[in-house]
Amino acid sequence: MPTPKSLLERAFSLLSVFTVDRPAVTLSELSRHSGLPLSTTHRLVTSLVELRALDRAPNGRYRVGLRLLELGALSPGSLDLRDRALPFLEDLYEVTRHNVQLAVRDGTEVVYVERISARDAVNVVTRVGSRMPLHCTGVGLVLLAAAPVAVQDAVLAAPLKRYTARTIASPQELRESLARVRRDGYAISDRQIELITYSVAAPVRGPDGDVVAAVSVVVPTGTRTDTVVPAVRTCGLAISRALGWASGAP
Amino acid sequence: MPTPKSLLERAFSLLSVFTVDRPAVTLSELSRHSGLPLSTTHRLVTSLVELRALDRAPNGRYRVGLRLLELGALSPGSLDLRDRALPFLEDLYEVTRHNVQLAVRDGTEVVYVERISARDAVNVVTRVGSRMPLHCTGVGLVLLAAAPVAVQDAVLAAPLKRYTARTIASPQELRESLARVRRDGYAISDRQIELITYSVAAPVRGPDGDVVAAVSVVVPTGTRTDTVVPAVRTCGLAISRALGWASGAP
DNA sequence: GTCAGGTTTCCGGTGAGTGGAAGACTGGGC
DNA sequence: GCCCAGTCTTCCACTCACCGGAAACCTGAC
Repeated sequence: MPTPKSLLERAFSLLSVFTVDRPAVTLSELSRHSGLPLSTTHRLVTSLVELRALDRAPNGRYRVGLRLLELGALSPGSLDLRDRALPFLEDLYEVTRHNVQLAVRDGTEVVYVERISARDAVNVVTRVGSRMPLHCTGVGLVLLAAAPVAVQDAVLAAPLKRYTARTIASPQELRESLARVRRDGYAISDRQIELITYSVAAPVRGPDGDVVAAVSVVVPTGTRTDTVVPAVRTCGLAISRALGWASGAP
Repeated sequence: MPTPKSLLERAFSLLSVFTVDRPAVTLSELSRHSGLPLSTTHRLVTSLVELRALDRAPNGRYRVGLRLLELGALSPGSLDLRDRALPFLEDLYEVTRHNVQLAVRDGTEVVYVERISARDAVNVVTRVGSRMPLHCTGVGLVLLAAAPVAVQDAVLAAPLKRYTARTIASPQELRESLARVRRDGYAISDRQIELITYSVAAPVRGPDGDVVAAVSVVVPTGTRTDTVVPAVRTCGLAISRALGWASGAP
């Protein structure tokens, strides 16, 4: 935490202390992880609790408040997209029986907005609200391929985080992948995150034809693609149609 | 908006402008609805955008940022509860084919944390993140019956909002309902929100036996209760068990 | 009892936040 | 094309809300 100056920055650096692995913390932990003085932390936390942005558990620890769930539910993708897409995601899940996910782009990252996970899912990497880089996930490739040039350049210029030996590592490789995605209308991210899975993703378009989200399924390595690809693409088209996209339009 | 003084209050009064019916607003609208001077609004909004708490759509309007979805996903109920409960909620949906919901209590309100809605659902009142009073919903009655006395007193002392002619309106009536819920181990909210539906709710318990959430199904008026009640109660027990509750314990 | 850790309260100095005003953009009407 | 109403952005000097060190206050463990 590089010493935030404005009050809002401080408040958010407090909120950022909470993660999936650390969902409840004490006041002192908040102070330590955020780098803010204890008394400052105390004052801020008290206000945040008043605003219901934080919540004090009976054991004295602080948790993220339900107010933030409420607000988060209004974020783009959560509102319209989520509700309309869910039935189709369920259909896709019925067919494939593997982890189905819906994601949108936020800057140079993917954010998952909905997920249906098989009980014995092959991966548990993603959750609703979690983020991943654009270059190494199926949804990421689809979203990046449709993103403004400025975003693509930013991703191509930054170092590409490597997860496995198969993760796309060079800008050149990424450029080729994006071209392929644009040509084919879908993306396959083959063992880029874990060696035991690959994912297939397809775009979701809004009324004006822009790519607003991406659907994907994560399946175990070895699964035949010829069954998965059409299912995912169909799902993407179905959601697009539910959002008001008319395929005939230019 | 009663003129907030602290910066955080101001920031949250801006965020509060966003609702389900008003998910994207312009700067001036934010200023007007929050009661803050335009220049102040502008400065705050700019910081919030930098922090990704807000997002500027291409058309210039502001929306809630994905950062808040990310944070909201860490709120109690979203993290553990949600994931563990979903399979059972789906089972309940399979059986009943009507709107299934999972909710927790926040102060004197119910907050819905998960929902599975039938495509041709009888109601569309609730959404993930939305709030309702405790006295008139099935989940609310279950949660209130298990709440600390202070909370019960607060609800009993406040005016009870009325939705239909059947909504519980007097403290006496509410007290009796709560006693019944405690005795029976489930709640029925009969036509209290809409005259065409009633809901059946059951408690979900954490490892230490505390009621941490409630499950419910909303069914059309006229549906036989003898099939719905056992299904909902079973679902509540199943989720409780998945959370580590051992029924044998006191 | 003592001690270590965490939590709450206090208060004077000060710079981050304030908001009125003026200027820069829209886009819609004629 | 021109104008105008509404919206957005920038500027800047005042001032009050925020800052954080310090000290008191709670725990519970040993």
